[in-house]
Amino acid sequence: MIGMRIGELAARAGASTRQVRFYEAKGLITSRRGANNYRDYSEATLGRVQQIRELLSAGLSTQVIAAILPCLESPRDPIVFEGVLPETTARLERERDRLTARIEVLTRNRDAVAAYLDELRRRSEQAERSG
Amino acid sequence: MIGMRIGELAARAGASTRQVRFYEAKGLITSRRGANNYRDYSEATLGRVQQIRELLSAGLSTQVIAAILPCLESPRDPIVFEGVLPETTARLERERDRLTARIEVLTRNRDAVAAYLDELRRRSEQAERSG
DNA sequence: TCCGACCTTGACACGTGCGTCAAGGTCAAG
DNA sequence: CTTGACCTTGACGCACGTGTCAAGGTCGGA
Repeated sequence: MIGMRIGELAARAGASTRQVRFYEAKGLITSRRGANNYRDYSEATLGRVQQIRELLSAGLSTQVIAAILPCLESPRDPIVFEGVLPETTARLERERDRLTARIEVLTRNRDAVAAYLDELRRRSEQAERSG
Repeated sequence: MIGMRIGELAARAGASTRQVRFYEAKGLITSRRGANNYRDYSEATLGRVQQIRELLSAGLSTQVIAAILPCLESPRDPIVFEGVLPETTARLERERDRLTARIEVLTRNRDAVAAYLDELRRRSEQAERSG
């Protein structure tokens, strides 16, 4: 029933203990405490930390992550479908739409950068042929 | 030949003058100065500010934006294709790939949120039919 | 001429996602 | 029993993107 301590969790997730404590303080993960007062994390928490780090590096805030984390599969506890409040659903729909808008902006600009690089390559190849 | 001052630029771009000065301090936009020492912005700067704000709200940093901004079309000065340094090209390729990775992460998680919401809706409709 | 609206730079403050160090508790190995 | 590796909380600091306020210069209109 005992899981892992914060050092092992952080190491396996490729994070620092500071980051793990920060995620816990923000309510993104939870821990049990033994008689030690040491934090005890379940195995599923490892996947959550990895997912949190992925989303953070994708530019999302911990608040947004906290909103959407409960409905992301990953290796974790079964997803809850019962007793979901209408406001929770509304919040999720807003976040979904905000994610879609963000994806659209990033895709459009990524494509512009890619097109620029393609044009650069085309010109350098043409210069090589004619020069 | 005179363009607009910072107040007009900010208002038309839906930004604060503080933000505009910050973008200029970061080298994302430039201005000429009159005898006033007042900033004088070209019309094209408006489009750039709008693009900067779009990219910032999509989660990119000003450093990344500074890297990719020169090759985004938008209403602005003609794109430069000549004399591009190899290190600039390499940097752009890295940023393009990082954007692609970010898009992939966001899309995967957006889809998971959408699937969860779809499942919620399916269950509520089923409950309505059977109840 | 004076007021009000605009501009200037500079500085302080905040929230976020951390790094880092301090001061102390726990625990197994020697 | 001591050492050292781990844990605890707390605090200070930093970079970023902004808000906000201060103290002053510039200007056009009453």
